[in-house]
Amino acid sequence: MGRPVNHQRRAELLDQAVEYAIEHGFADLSWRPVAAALGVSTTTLVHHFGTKEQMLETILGRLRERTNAQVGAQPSLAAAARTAWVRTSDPRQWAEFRLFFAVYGRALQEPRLFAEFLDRVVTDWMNALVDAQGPDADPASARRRATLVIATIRGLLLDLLATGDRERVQDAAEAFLAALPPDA
Amino acid sequence: MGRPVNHQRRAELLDQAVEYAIEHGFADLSWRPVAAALGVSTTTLVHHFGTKEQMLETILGRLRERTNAQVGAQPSLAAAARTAWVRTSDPRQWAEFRLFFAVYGRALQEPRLFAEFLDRVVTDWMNALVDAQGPDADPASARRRATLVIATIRGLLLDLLATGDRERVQDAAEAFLAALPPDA
DNA sequence: CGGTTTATAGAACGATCGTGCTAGGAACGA
DNA sequence: TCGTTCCTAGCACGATCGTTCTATAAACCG
Repeated sequence: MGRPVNHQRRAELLDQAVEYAIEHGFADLSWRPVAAALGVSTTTLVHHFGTKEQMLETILGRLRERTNAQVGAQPSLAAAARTAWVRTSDPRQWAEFRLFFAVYGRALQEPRLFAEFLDRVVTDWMNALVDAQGPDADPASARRRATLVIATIRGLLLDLLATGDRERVQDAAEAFLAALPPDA
Repeated sequence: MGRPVNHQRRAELLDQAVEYAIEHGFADLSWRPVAAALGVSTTTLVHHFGTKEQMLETILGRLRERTNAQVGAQPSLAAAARTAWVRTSDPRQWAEFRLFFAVYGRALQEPRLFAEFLDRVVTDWMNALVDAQGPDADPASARRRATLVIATIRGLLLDLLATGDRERVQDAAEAFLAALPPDA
């Protein structure tokens, strides 16, 4: 059993596992391929993470930390939207977006793990983006605005990542961003 | 080999397979569970569909027909958006939406089949929704509007289906629909 | 030094996967 | 009636999956 674990070694393996997930997605995230990519045996992974579901949960937690760090640093709702879109101009950063959207696909069939993750992440977004709209904004309408902006950007990004066709969404995305109140 | 097939029998099995996919998603869509649910043997499915990937492709084709029939019947862009949202008030219809969004998740890791499907479906949407905006509209801006409305609705629906929390998106969705030009 | 704890690895078990091989009936034209 | 074509089924193969059992080094502490 994988009871006693050194947390430092575990953190090392976790970082490498997250990188593997970003590159390969959740589809082939089984013990053996991950272990081979990390240069360890499956037993080592089991020892440090326990169950495959626990490893998934741990990876998702790490992913949430990353996302929160990026969203929380945005000074305004419009800035957050622009940042997300601009980041897609570098195809090397697509992998991380891709992994994130893969969670949405999984949440449709494994709610207890992936939908729970989304629940937390979207709540985090909401809080950060409502705060970014300033303390004088009406909370209800601020939430409504944030929800709509998130949904629109998410829809555009999803189309872009799923089809790989940037041309299709570029005009619409720029029109949407240009129409956003710059400081809201 | 599954070469010669009676197309009527094949169509029967296909309809049942599509229903199974709507209920269970693509995750457990392997020969044996489908065959068991349909009351036939795996050999029968192989005989009629050839390869598992070919069965998936056939199911996706059927799904595209369904979607086109619904979108193509919409008189306007705003009506299409409203129809999609209203349909989510009945949780029994969530399964079909769910299956559709599962395609987006799969497209991130299996482009040759699922992304190709999305490419066609979104193009179909675009044509139908640009037509629905009337012949006097500027084609470029009509495309831009359709892309944005599709993206926003898709983002809202995805949030709703992935988290199951209708309350979170309801206000934003209704605000968005109310702000849409009614006849555009 | 000896003993306990931790990290790592190899092997194997049962389950499920896609697929191929073999073969039994049913329908139907010659 | 015989032969061909089509539908259906059972079985087995190799591969991969998550997990468990067993064993070997290394580190740490008395």
